[in-house]
Amino acid sequence: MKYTLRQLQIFLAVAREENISRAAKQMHMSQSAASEALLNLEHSYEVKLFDRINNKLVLNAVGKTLRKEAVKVLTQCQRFEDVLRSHKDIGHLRVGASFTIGNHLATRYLASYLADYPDADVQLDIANTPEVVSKVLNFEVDIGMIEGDAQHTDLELIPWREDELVVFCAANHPLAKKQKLTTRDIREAQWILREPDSGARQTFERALVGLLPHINVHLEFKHNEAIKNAVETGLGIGCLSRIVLQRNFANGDLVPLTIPRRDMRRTFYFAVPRDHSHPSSVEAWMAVCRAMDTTSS
Amino acid sequence: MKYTLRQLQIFLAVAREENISRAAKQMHMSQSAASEALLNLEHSYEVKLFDRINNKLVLNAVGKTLRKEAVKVLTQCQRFEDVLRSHKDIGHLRVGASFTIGNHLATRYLASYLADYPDADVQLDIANTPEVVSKVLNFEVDIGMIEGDAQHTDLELIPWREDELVVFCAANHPLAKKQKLTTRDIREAQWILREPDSGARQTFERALVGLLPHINVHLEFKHNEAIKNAVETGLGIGCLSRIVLQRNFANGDLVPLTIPRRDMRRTFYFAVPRDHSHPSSVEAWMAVCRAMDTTSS
DNA sequence: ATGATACTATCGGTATTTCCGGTAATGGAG
DNA sequence: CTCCATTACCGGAAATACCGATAGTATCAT
Repeated sequence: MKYTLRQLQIFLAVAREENISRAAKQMHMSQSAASEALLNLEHSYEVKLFDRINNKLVLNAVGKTLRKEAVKVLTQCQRFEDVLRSHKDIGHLRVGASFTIGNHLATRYLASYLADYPDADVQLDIANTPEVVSKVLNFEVDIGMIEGDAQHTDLELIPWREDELVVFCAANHPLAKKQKLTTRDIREAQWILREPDSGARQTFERALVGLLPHINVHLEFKHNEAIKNAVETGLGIGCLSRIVLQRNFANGDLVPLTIPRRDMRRTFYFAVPRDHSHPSSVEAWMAVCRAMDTTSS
Repeated sequence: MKYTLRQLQIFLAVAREENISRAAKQMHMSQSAASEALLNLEHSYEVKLFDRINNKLVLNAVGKTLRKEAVKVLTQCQRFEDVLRSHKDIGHLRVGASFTIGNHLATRYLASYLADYPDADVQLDIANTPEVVSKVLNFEVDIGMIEGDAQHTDLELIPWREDELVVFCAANHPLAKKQKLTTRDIREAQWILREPDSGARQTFERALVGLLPHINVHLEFKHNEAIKNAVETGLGIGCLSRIVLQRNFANGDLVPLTIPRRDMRRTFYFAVPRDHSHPSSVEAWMAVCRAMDTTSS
């Protein structure tokens, strides 16, 4: 046994990204360390796993078969750790969630889950969607909760509930009185949106396909709260998930706007590593989420 | 992933031996290092794997379930390494063999195997039976070839060929003229035997059960050649496998003696880790061994 | 062409981990 | 009680992982 679990993790990350630098970032280490680890693995068995072609690392035949085995190894290792952990802190769980879901939904699920497992040690890790995805793939969290499609070979997406984006403006905004927005309104508006990596932004762009080149993106923020505040002060109009805006619509400080014939619906997903039998705490978490969504609707 | 493959190996070794010092020897490390590694594993998950009772470490409930998972992990790791290695040196194989088998049989198998795989890198590791067993269990060799029964939970024994011990003396020894040895002969003889750990010695003792307390063990050696030389110079009579003595009987410098109603037969076994799919080279090796034994008989 | 950028591999130095020898504490066995 | 075997602990040494800087190279836009 001439290799390390960490080497395997690095190998898989590099295989996924086809890029050592990105893989190193995911693994929270320097590029040089990742490079050395990978080269050590290759050298100690005197075998090449990647074809280095044009500054890109693409798995060769050996690497492809090795990748499958490595996934099996790490999956088994994860099981081992689950068993180990399950004997100490029952209900232990690390949840990764996107900003929207994490701040507005996950907190409620968390309360319900903790009611079932009072001694559980649950960590809620809120980041943007790509970060959550990479944390799931690197076994840094047990389950991710994301919107939008994050297609990845090693990722299994489990649909979980529907959501809808809403375009909105401040109560005293000129558009607030209109029932429906026209194409012209959309083009002339000053848009305040989430950053391009976010799920909300991607859904928005999908819904407004065709109009995109004419959209005037006035401001971009990473956090929903910043967008709401900017819109509220009249800097422009925004587009966010309804669950973020519900309270503001009730208060009347923000006003929903409708856009005809544009589908703003999207699906929330659980994200778990593929071919990986989830620890029981993950199953319990998903059950709690589904239970709350059905009872509250 | 807060643990190391090495920690798992150490954990399994300790679980097998119920003794850190012996486990440490098997792993070729100091007792203190093994102790620390085990404690690290326990502390980092805040869980006890063993009940320390009377200087003995016996697996507790948690440890027992963990042990199964750890075996699965290391088995999978072994598969990974097999795949890795199989792409470099085809036919690569590490064979562990007891002294008798290694020196007199394995060399011939080796020649035949190398004829099939000219580029193969085969390592033949000759040691006494317990050492071979521990090397198999610690994945230091891919397959062991041993005589006698080495019962071990994690060891799978595959019967492979029959053998027979023969009592013998020098051509000019007083007993050389007798057809059969009487009980009295056996008691009065000066025996020159292998060390108690050896398979030959254990078969000998099993065959002579009842007479054992009266056996006069004059000399003990670790190697068959030393015994043959000692017997040849008239120091006493010996008992070794027929395969070791064939040439000497043909030359006439040593003479076989028969003991009525004592069963000196035994079985040779392949020894591999249980629940472990063997690499193809192991299958090939066993096939070669069986082929030679059937054609030569 | 020519920089500018992005990427990998390598090197020297540092930090961390692993391991070892020595040793104290403990519990039989004689 | 003394001897022996065993585990756990400690300080230092050896090995290893990691980092920052940098050289070398390909890509891309100008």
